[in-house]
This record gives sequence, structure tokens and C-alpha cells, in this order.
Amino acid sequence: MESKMSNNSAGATQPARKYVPPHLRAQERSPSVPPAVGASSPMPGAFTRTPSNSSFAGRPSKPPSSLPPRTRRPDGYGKWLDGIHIPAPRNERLELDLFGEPGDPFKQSTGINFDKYADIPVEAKGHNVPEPIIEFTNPPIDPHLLENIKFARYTTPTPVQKYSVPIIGQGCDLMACAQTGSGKTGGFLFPILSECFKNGPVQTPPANPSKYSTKVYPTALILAPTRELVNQIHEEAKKFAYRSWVKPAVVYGGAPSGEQMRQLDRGCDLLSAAPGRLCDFIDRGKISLANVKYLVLDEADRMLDMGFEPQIRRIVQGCDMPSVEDRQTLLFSATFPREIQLLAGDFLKNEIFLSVGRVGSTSENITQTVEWAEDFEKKSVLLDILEGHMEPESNNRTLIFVETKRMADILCDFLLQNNLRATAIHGDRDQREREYALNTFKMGYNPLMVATAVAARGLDIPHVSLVVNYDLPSDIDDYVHRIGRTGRAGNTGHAISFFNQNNLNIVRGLVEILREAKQEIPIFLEQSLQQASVFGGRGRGRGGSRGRGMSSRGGGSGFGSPFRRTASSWDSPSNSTSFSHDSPAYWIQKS
DNA sequence: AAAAAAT
Repeated sequence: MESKMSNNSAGATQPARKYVPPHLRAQERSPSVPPAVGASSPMPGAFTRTPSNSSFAGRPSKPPSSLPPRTRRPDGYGKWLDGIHIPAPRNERLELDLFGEPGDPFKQSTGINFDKYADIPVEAKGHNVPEPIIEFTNPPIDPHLLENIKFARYTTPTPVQKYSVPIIGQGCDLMACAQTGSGKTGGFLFPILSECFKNGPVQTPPANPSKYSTKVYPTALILAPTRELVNQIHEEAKKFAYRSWVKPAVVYGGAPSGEQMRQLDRGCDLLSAAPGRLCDFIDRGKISLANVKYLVLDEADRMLDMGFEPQIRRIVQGCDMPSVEDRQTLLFSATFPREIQLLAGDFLKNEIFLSVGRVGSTSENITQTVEWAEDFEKKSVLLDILEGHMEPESNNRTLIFVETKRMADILCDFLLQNNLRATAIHGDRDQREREYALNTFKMGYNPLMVATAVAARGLDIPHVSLVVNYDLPSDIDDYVHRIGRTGRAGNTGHAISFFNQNNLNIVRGLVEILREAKQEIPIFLEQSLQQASVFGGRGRGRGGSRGRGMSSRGGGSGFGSPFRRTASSWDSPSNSTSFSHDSPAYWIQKS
């Protein structure tokens, strides 16, 4: 922000500076080495100033006939011509949009523990595992990507990136497991874009000029389980594809498909998509997967579990997607239950298995506590916690997870009635409401957000210093992802979970996670652990599912009935009626 | 039992 101030004041004293309309700014020559974005103090207004001796002023009045007249605003994307990558000129406004200013308070910045990532043990198994990279450097990373990485102010690759870049670069399939907030998105975007920049587009069938709307043939397809996550990946893709020939596009439900259609018409080389809308566009002949070279499943375990698997199979095996042999498949997640790892084999060939730390463990940057709270007292305990945590002028955000959409609304209303700035996100809200909730939360206008599972995975929201599990999930992997909304990129964070008799189904996994992360384990959890084991509680997720690296733990098949019991079926009667205590009349939204 | 994902 300081540089912006000096920029403005310097600009005011510069009589030579003229306004240049946005569509002409791109004509300016750019220096070959980019200064840090926004760090323009040595040369204020470098991109908008038009000195009289510039190439612009001396340009012939008529453009060379080989160039078609410009018909639309430059979009910041370059070309691939005769085997050569021709990046678009730089564009100051676009750079500010994409990368923000240095020290932008709304951006995630790496935290004090970033360097500790180097201490996490990494396991890479498979044939011909290449040496990891150590830094972002030209071989092997394409120089254009290096420039964009610099713009984004990424200085050091995270462990998953150090390995994924050479692995994907040498053409291998990959199953990568790395902790929440440890840079998985870069882990697939960097190598994919780097290779794309080096190799150019795959040959695309000629467009049919008679058709009003053309079919698009993305080179890379990235699938993710929620619309917001898909959108977030797309935003990252835009950063790292800046000025290149690779045009990112995004496709998901709940938003007008016409707009997405027009966006696709402007070009689509790297597509981020939610499964439903993608299928829709494939059916309508708008998207072909015939040219896909890279297929990414982000949150891969989620994408391959019961709810999504049929859709994914349809996209991967039932459309015109190249076969396993003819594409590269990349699976990323922080958790990977063993039976899903097995299932994933259908989509991979000769994959390299990469794990950073233990599969499914949590970051030690997150301080985890568990508090005993009966359902009826959760609301007041929450208020106490928030009072202690949300100092007025702090930049903190708190994310509160509940199990049901209805409870998300109820709790949000409760917080609002207590004069707290809260919002809610869940699948029953329309997409505009969801995006509004997420944006106001990100901006800090609403520093509290109540959420269902829709916000549990992947979302990278700066300044979430506290995650509250108002209701604990029944699956330990969900717990891992939820608390992973804090303590990202080397920042520290807190997670507080409300625990009571209804949560015995997660106690084993929870204790295991807390132990691994060297967290304190309350006495009541130890006791509940014994209680739960009487009922044969299976602990970690579905059947002790976590891989220990590549090495199988053998034994436990974990294919019993997935839900042998539910909390209510063995609850004491007094607890099963707790709902009526939970919601005194004045808290309930009468329907 | 719940949530998510197409209209």
C-alpha cells in the first residue's frame, strides 16, 4: 500500500504522464525482467506513460496488413505460432487484478512456519522416480511460468511441488497426498502449465466456421467437488496462465450457462469444472475431451467416493476422453482412504505415489482442542469462544462447521441476533448467495461464516484463524479437511471441536489424529475411546483406511458394513431427545 | 443420516 501512495504522489508531479486507454496499453514494450508487481517506485506509471519517442508514437498510422484489425479487448493471452510461444504484452491493470499489490491484506501470504515444510518426510514410490527440484528455476520450469510465479510472489516450492514438477514433467501419472494448505493446487498447475508452455497446443480439429458456436477441446481438465473450489482453482489458473497461449475456462452449475458458453467461445485450453455442468456441456456438444492430455482430480478421494464416482466414470470412461494410456492422470488430496486408493487404480497407469507426511494427517501448524459440550449448551459455549477470539480490530475470520443445512441457517441467525457479523454457506442457498457469503467472509465484512460440508475441502481463505466444529463430522477425513481451512501455507491456526456422546463414532480417529499432530488429548476422549471400542468402533474413517505411505498396513480389510451403527442407535435415551433442548423456542426460526 | 453435484 505504501508503494501505491508513492506511486500516486509521484504521478501527480509528472507532467509527461498521459492517460492511455486500456486497449492501447498493451502496445507498450515491457522490460524482459519483471519488477515485483506493484513495486513500481523506481519508475512510477511505467506502463501507462507514453513518452513521445515510444514505439507507439512512432508507429505507422495503418497497422501492417498481416495483422487483422483488433476486434475486441486484449484478454492478456498470447499465442503459439509455428512452434514458438508468443506471450501477450504485459498489462498493468490485469496484473493488479490477478496478483494484487504486495502486502495485500486480502491475499494469503506464507507464514512463519513455511520453512518447516522442508522437515516433513516425503515418500515417493513407483518406477523411475525423478529427483525433486529444489527451487523454481529454468530447467526444468518454463521461463514464462517462472515469470508468473514471480508475479504471484511465490518464492520456494512446497514439498509436494518439488516432487510433482519433475514427476509430471517426465510424463508419469501421479497420486499425491499432501497436507491441507501445502500447495497442492500449484502442485498440478505448475507442471501442467510449464509443459504446455514448452510444447504448445495439441492439434485441434479445425473449427467449423458455419457453426455459430464452436466446440472446444481443452488440453487439461481439472475436476473438483464443489463449485467454489472449482472457481478458486480457475482463479489460480488465470494467474499462472497469464500472457500465455493457454486460456483457462471454468464451468459449474448454479450460474447462467450462457455466460459460461460465451467464455468457452473465447478459448478453452485448461478447463476447471464441476462434474454436473461439465456433463451437461459435453451432452450439448459444446465440450470435447478428445484432446485432454492432463486429467486432474482434485480432492480425488471425494471425487471417487460413492456420491461422485458414477459421474466421474462417465466423464473419464464414457465420453471421448483419451484412454489411460493416452493421457496423464493426476490425483491430489490430503486424505486417501485405502479402498479409494484401490478404486483409483482404474484411472491410473504406472503411477508414482507421493505422500508428504502421513496420508490423512493434519498440519502441526494447527492447534487442535476438543471441548465437551452437550448439544443444548453449544450455543453459549460458542459465544464465549467467539468473544475471546474475535477482538474488534483483529483481522481474524472464524469458520463454524455444522452437519446440516438447516442448522447452518439456524446458527447463523442466532449469531446475527447476538449482533455478530455472520453469514452462512450451504447447498440449499442459491449460487449468488453462496458466492456473496464466501466473498463477504473473505473480505472480512462478515468475519464469521457458518458452513456445511460444502466449505470443508480445498477453499483457501486467508486469515481464518479459527475453525469451530460446532458439530463434529462422523468421518475423520472430513475433520481433517475442515480444520485444514486454517493453518495454511505455514501460518498457524486453531481448531476447536465440540464433543459429546453423539460423537463416539469419530473418537478413535480423532485421538489418532491428535496423537500424530502432537496435540493434547483430554481425559474424556480417552474414556470415550474405551467406551467406543466396546462397540467395535473402527476408528480412522472407513476401516483404518489410511495408507501409511505406500506401504500397506496389511490386515484390516475394512469392507464391512460401512455404518454398522449410528450415534442414535446406541445413544442413551436422554441424549437422543437432546434436540428439543437444543432449540429453545426463541432460537428457532418458525416455519 | 447428510452433503455435494445439472436444469
